[in-house]
Amino acid sequence: MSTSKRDDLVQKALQAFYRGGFHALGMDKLAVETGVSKTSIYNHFSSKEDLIVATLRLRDDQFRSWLIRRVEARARDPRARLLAVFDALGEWFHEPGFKSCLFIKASSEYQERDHPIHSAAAEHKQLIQVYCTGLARAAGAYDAENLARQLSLIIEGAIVLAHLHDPDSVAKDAYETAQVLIDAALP
Amino acid sequence: MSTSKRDDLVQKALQAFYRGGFHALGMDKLAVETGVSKTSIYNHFSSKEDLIVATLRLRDDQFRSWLIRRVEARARDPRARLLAVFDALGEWFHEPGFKSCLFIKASSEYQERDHPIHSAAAEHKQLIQVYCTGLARAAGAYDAENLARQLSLIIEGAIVLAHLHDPDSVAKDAYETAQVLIDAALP
DNA sequence: ATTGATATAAACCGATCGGTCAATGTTTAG
DNA sequence: CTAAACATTGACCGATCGGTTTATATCAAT
Repeated sequence: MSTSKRDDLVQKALQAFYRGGFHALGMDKLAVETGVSKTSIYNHFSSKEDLIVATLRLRDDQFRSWLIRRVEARARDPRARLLAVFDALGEWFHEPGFKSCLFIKASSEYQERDHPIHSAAAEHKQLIQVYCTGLARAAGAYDAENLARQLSLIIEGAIVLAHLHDPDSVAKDAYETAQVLIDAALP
Repeated sequence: MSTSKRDDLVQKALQAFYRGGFHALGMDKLAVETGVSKTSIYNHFSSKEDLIVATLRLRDDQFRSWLIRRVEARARDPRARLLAVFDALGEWFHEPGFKSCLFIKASSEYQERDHPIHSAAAEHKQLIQVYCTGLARAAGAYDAENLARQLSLIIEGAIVLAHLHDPDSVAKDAYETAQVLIDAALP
């Protein structure tokens, strides 16, 4: 398969950028870490920026699929599924090598709103919010969009603080905070 | 004054790093942007890392002083002061050139927990939380530390999302979310 | 007037930056 | 078997990286 080579590269670039940072990881090191020659990388992507955007698209897909799978496996009841989002977050924080969120890091390093990398990060966060809106609506929230925006605040805050403080304790705080908000937003 | 020169440099470096990012802004450009020659910079600081840590310490001081001033100016009632934190956040998001938080960006670019820059960021966020704990205690919260941790989640989430989406709308969401949490945590 | 501290510009260091190029395999399809 | 298509290595490009060095100003205190 010919597309698979490209996908392998993006997958490995994803891990490398997540570990090493975007500006901090040069293309030479990236070629070594991915096992793909620099020439081949530039055969697939016209620039480092292009490659980064591709890794963000892959990560968006992977992360949201994973989140949906975990939430659906953990709970059937709609209200419980809203809470299960925060159980899943806790699982994520627990993973070895957890170092915040690739999109938060991307938007930190590429700060201009009109930059393609910044936009890709914004789109991902928007899609996470849309998913929460669906869960909130299924749970019968008075205002599903509003609850989803509130939970988004908790999610992003939890990611940032889990990277700085104790992930377990932050996950617990996020779960309990979500509980308060969900209780207040459902009949 | 001799220390003032150094402080001027750190102040200007702060703005330059905030606009340009840490890895993305080299020392040559920094010398131009601060108006201080590279030789003088390295006379005051032994490395770029040292300078960055100094800018974070200055920013910690500046930001917390500003926050406390704004909160105290906006409200006298303890409960109202907890909410005023989020009014202040809204003011901050509104400032021209707002681009997320220097500490979140620093921890994104220097991810290792034992890195001095990462630690400085963690300390700042801890101090913000300590300030909220004091406000929560004054407001008579059942569990002041717990409420402060909850509000910290909202604060960090709001900063991240204000950088990605519409700052005004995010500030409003954060305020309203805080309201729900404060109501649930006070007698 | 002289000294010592501090500032400066500018050249310089080896390493690395993002990106290209030419030459040489290695696959794969006709 | 052959030829086009793709991957690879490794040298190469000018620019910039963090940091140093040298030599020249500036200035306050003796």
